[in-house]
Parts: sequence; C-alpha cells; structure tokens
Amino acid sequence: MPQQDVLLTIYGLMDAHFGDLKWWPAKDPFEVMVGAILTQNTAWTNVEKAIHRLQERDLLSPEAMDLVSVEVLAEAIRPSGYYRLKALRLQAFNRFFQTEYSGSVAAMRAAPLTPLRERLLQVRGIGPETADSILLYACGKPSFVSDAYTQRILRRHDLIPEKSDYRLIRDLFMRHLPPDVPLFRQYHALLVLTGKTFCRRTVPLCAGCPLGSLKEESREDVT
DNA sequence: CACCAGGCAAGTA
DNA sequence: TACTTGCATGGT
Repeated sequence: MPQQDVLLTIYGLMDAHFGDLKWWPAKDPFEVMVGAILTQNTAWTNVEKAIHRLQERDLLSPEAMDLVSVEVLAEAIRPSGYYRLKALRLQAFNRFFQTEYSGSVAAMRAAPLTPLRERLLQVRGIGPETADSILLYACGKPSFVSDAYTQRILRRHDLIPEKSDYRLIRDLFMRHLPPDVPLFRQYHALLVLTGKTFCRRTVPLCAGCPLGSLKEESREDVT
C-alpha cells in the first residue's frame, strides 16, 4: 500500500465507525483558546468544570480575564488542575491576544499560518499542541494537531519509530494530507476518541477498534 | 490505594 | 540534543 494512502485509510476506518464528531462546536472562539490551555495534560471533564466556573464569574472574556487578579483567576479554574500555572498561562496568552490582535479573533485569522504559529510558540505556556489547537479550532487554520493519542495509535501499528517527537508526527500529516480544515478537525477528533476508547496507555484494549484490520497490512514506517 | 488524563518549561549533562 | 522534574485536580 502506498504510504500516502495509509493515513487516508486510517481516517476512513475511524470515520466509518464513529461518524461526524463536530468537536469543539465553538460557541465562542475565545472559549476554545481558553480550553486549549486548560486541557494541557488534563481530563476534559475537569476542563468543563473550570470553564463553567469562569462563566459563572463572568471571567470568560479577554477584558475580564486581563483585569482580574491571578489569584482569583486561579481559584476559578481550580478543577482543571495545575491551576496556579494555568492562570499565569491564560493571562500571558491573553496579553498577547489583546496587544497584538486587539482581542479580535477575526484579526488573528487574517494572519498567515506559519508566522502566527511561530509567534504563538513564543508565548509562555503555549507549546506545539496548544498552538495547533488554537490555530485549527479557534482560527480555522489548517494546522494539524498531534497529541499523545496520535503518537500512541501510530506507534501501536508500527507506523512510526519508537522515538518520534511532536514535530515529526505533525509534519507527517501535513505532508500527506491536503490542507483542509474540516478534515484536520475530524481527523484529530477521531484519533482522540479512538485512543480513549481502544488504545489506553497501559493495557491495550484493542477489541472492537476500527483500526483492527490494519494490523496485518502495511507495516512500514510512513515517515 | 495506584494510576491516569487531549503538555509545557526549566534545569541538568 | 536528550533526559528529568514540578505542576494538581478529579475519575476509575
């Protein structure tokens, strides 16, 4: 099987199994950006609690989040874990967002992808995955989001080497897929859901996994 | 009780 | 460059 087609095969199998997921239906792009920071190494259920508490306190806006003290902000997002750290990260990102884009998502969307990504990575607390989540889900840019599940799933199928960093995996998808925003969103959502359901860290509960049929085919590295 | 969850940055060698 | 460690809550 040609290597380029492996990624589309994987997508097709997961998509047929789960269907359209409509992830981060994005009521508000700012909420998406906040969620991207809060979900760092954290269960999404905890992030939901934190976001709800921000709403209750009217802190879920660039203006309010900038004016509130870091201590009060931290207390509000406490259920998401690492709350002191994340309060600093939220305000660091928010300052960047207000200073360089006047708190306007539309202005941010007007920026070219690559320079914007480089700039995001310079903000304290914004790493590769958080940057790509903001670009893809809040800004509508075709920046593929890789994560722990992506790595684990590709690794379990021997499609990537043992030690593969974030950059390598992202480049893999970016090279072999068309820069299509709905495709990137659905692909990442499918990888996370498939990983959660069938590809846990310790015990691989592969039974029923839509990628089961891949086991015997095309085991070459696609890198 | 132990282990895990949609990372990141700072320190060390 | 390649490890190691701190950061913290809530669910299983």
